[in-house]
Amino acid sequence: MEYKKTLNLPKTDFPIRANLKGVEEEFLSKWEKDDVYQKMQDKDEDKDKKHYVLHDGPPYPNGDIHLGHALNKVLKDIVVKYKSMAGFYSPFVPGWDCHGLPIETQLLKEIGDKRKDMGITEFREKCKEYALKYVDLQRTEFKRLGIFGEWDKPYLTIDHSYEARVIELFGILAEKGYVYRALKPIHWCPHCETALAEAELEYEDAKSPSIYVKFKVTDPKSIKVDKKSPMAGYAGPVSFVIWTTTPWTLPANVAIAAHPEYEYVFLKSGEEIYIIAEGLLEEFVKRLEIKDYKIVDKTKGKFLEGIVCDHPFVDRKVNLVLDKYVTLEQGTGLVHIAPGHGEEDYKVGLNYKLEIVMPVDSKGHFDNSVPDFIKGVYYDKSNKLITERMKENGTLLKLEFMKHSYPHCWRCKKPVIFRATEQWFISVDHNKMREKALKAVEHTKWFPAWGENRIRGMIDTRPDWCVSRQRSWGVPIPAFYCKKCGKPEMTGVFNKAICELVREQGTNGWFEKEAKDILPAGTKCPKCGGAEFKKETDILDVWLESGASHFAVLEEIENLSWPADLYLEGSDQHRGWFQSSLLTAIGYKGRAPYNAVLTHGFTIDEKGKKMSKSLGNVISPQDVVKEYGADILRLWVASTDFRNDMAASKNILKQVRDAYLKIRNTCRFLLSNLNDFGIESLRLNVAASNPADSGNREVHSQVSRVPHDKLLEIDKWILLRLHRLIEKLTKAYDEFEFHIVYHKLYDFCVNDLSAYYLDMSKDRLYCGGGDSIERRSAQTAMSEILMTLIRLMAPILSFTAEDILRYTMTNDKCQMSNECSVFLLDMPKADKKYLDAKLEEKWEKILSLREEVYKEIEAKRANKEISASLEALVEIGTKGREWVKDILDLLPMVLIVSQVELVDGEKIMVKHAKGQKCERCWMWQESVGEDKEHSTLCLRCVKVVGRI
RNA sequence: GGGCGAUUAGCUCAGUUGGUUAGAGCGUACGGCUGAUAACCGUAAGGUGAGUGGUUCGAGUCCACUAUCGCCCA
Repeated sequence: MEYKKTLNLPKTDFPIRANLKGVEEEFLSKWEKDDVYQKMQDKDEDKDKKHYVLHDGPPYPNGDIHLGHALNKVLKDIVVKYKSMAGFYSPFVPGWDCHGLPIETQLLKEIGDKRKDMGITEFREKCKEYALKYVDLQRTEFKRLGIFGEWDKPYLTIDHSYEARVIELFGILAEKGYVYRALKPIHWCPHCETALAEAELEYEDAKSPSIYVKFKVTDPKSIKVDKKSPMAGYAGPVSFVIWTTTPWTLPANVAIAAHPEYEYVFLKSGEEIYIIAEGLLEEFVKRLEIKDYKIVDKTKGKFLEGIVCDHPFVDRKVNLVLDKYVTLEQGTGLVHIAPGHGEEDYKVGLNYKLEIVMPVDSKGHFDNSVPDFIKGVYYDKSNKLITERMKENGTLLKLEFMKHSYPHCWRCKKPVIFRATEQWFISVDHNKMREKALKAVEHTKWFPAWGENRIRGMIDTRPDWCVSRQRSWGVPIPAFYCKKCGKPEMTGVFNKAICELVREQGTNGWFEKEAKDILPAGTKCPKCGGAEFKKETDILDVWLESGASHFAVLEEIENLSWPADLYLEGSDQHRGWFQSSLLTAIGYKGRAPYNAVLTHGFTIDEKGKKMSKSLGNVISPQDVVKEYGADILRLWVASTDFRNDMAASKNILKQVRDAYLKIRNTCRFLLSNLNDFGIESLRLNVAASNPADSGNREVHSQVSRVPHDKLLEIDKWILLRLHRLIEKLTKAYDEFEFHIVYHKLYDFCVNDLSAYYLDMSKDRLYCGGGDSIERRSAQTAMSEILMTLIRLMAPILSFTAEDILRYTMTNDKCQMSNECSVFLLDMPKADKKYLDAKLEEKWEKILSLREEVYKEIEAKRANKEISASLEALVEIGTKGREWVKDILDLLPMVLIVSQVELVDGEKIMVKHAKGQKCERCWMWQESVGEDKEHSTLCLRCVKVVGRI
């Protein structure tokens, strides 16, 4: 019992169980108080640091952050911290996308009917309040995760300066000719006379007429058929038959669409021939009660293209077009196309450059462009008139009524219509924007690589960008209409006037002021000289706003730069922000606003299902922080390969927590064995890897550190492993493979350290004597390992790394030194002189020998011949492994056994060790008892004790 | 329905340009230690590589199709 006091057992105050919640809160306020983020940025300022700008994609401030937000910002934080510690100037300015429908609809949910009594300015003020409230909340939540950034001066898309830049950019794009106006169908409530967003529609059952209508082929001979076909040369009446539930859209019909791959039949009934899809033949004859018919021929849809028909009641020729979106769900497989009244119709119209006929006014009444019998009639009333007219002229084949789901206005609850209105567009083909964008995509580095393919495909086929919205909460489309000639003006003096106004008063100024109060006195229309103007009332698509962030933020904020080095968002942003940013930047400067783009997957549960409230599988970051701490959440982010979707569940988090504890405990063990090693010795490890400021060399002689060439071989070996780790992690960090960082770091702790090195080193650490070379050598290696590990883990396990660093220092030191934060240290660099390949190979053999020996030891344990490995004597047959003769001295330590003997043959045998158990070191030795004074000790321990 | 992507042990991940019996850790089972102790060490079990077909002397790796899941679009 006495002898235990002569040991150097591990000692530390660093708790074995993490109280992460408390520790994290402590460091959050310390980081804030010491402004560690800023110090990290300012570090080594004099040394021409390279910049690395990660530009933050702004989330909507409309609720608590969810796991996806947390994941995204943690990934960014890992990048920023790593780059900073690796010597880059890497500022992070977080942003929020404060305008837009998500804010508006969330707010409308809260205030409900009160909206009706509000003016636009009051409503906009409420939106702003709402957005700012959640900016605050989300900021608090992000900061709680330990994310570094300029939280006091984030960019908000509602900042006056930001809004002004958006307007300026729109002006530039208009100046360059990208902006134009055209008709496009949108959801429209004729009762409220307003446009509606998808989120403002309520789907309810409604009764509609269901009609089959003939479109007579003008010239049946134009139908391409085989010469032998009965249809060849046929001159009788031939008609395409369409089906619709909205007869009132027929006046706007300009085409019929067929699917290029479907089979269409020529159905002869009486003297008439009808063309319909083969797949719907049965349904068709049943509905129309056609008993007697014959299929005279059939053909693929693609051979029907271009056939001209007569409109059933308008004097208009109608073309047959092809469209893959035609289905065989119901109807005839032939779809009547009115580009002014449907999204799909509109797209087909774009392909075939069809005219957008739009005879319905904002109140839902037909204008004068339609046949007399429906002029001025309300659209819903026209259904009857139209069907009656078609019945009269024989084009109506069938009229029924049916119930189906139909969109209704969420405010007045009345049915809505699709109606083409004037919208603003950015042309993606003007000035070769698309081509340039595709080139830019090629010159951008995409992580993962398939991102390039994905976005290219999207840009390749995307239509022009509709940038107008009929909403209130956003940046106005900065255009004035001349009251005389009606032409819109948006460049030059017009744009400048709005920019100045908005920079000063924000976009509210626009909504509050008249055109004449915004424009300089005497402004004239450049086209007709008119002097009176009225303002555009539409606002800009929010994607244009956030897509302008490179222009409004990167170019504007002094410490940032254009283009960004990296954009990092979820893979949904290939269609969203990556693309909107790219297009505005191409229009503005002709190149991408980023050098590289990294995407991550989405959060899913253990079974691979997406997280949703209804499935009950949602993991909230707030709960994870509360239960485990932010570092566990951060470690989860790093542990999962983010190129795929990322699974999170209670079990997975528990596993991450266990891994965390293993890393933590390994560091704790290192700490606890360094309690008498001295701070200076520890600090030298950091200095040593930064030759430029290695500083105070004379400290060397005063401390316990052992020079590298005097280290024990096993210590050289573990440092070799450590530097291999540095090599691997540096590569992994540089390639954004954080899951590799996690696995390798963890692996190093579990295998190299815990299972091998630390276990093997216990004897010399505890029993070897306080100042012995064996012990100091181990401590030298262990101190370098510890100081290296905390720097390697800091970008991920930020709080824990900082906590460990604190335990390596006394309070005095921590207050004095500006190195008291791990984020002010440099990332370790792999030192080639440590990487001795021969040593590496040798120890690989040693460790596999160890494995063989342990199998034998386990066998003896099963037989109850031995219990602790120190009770073992290992006989190693040298046949086939002559090399062990050279390392006999090392083997007891490596195997953690008391005795090793080399024998002939190839077998490994384990026997009970000879002699007696030393009371001090617990090894079995024949020398125990030889010393009279210390009769229960082995001679090694006698020597050590004698020195004390 | 279309585009892009994913699928290796219960879980998180490795597997070089196709080349022996597919690796690691966790978890599990069993055992050891009690001087890292709400810790530490060891041994073991566990995989028809999502499925089917093809190319090849040889496929987890290349190709096609199918299934499931995710993102985007309709």
